[in-house]
Amino acid sequence: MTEAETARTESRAKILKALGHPSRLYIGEKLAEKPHCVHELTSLIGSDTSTVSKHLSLLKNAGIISDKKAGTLVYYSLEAPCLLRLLECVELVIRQNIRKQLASLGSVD
Amino acid sequence: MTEAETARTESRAKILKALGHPSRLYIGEKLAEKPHCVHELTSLIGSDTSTVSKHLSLLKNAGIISDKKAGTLVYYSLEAPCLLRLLECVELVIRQNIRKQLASLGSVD
DNA sequence: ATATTATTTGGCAAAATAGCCAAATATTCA
DNA sequence: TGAATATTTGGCTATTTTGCCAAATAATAT
Repeated sequence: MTEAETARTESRAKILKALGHPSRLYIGEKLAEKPHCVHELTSLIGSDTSTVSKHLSLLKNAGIISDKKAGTLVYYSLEAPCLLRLLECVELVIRQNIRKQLASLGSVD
Repeated sequence: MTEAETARTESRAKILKALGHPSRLYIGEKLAEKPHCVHELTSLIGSDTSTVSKHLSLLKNAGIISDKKAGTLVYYSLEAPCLLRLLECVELVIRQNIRKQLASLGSVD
């Protein structure tokens, strides 16, 4: 890998890695609907506030979401314009995997 | 999160997590061009063969790639039909981040 | 059979990640 | 000011991940 390839691959991987966690992916999905503040997301997810806050900070650091203060609340919004399109691709892989599993079951019968 | 949401989110996150590593993402890109065997990928990446083999096994387990023996060689192919489209979305985020960084620099001047 | 080449597996140590609690910080309101 | 609410940060432990080496396995050719 050239140095340029390494840099490019690392910056891309960072974004995918940020989304590669159930809670963080869920946050992305929710923010695709509309902005949410931390305690809303916390109650949806059901883990500690501090944990959710750290997930949010990681997503923000990856440039996937942004935050905006409103009084005591902090509202997070999705910045990644095409998260849902990206997830469609992921969904395709999942469907294909299921199809293959079914096929292999079929060949056993 | 309902149980169904948890399951769906976990299976999606698993795929993104698999791609969220520089070497594995690079493997995906290379296999998008054409199938490669392990030692080809190893020399491209430049880490130990066993390390690459484990990355491949992880990607395979996520259903992103598949393998096929050919004599002593094992050729890996991309199964995820839309990896490149997915990466375009990632690229968008990166471009947007750079744009924002430039803008914030500008506002400082 | 043995040597050679390719790949996988087991095992280990270092590094990174996740998630909780407690404490610090910020903002509003009485 | 002081109480209440929202969020972040520090610190800690448990778990997971990474990547190397050495050894095992597989296939081929001599």
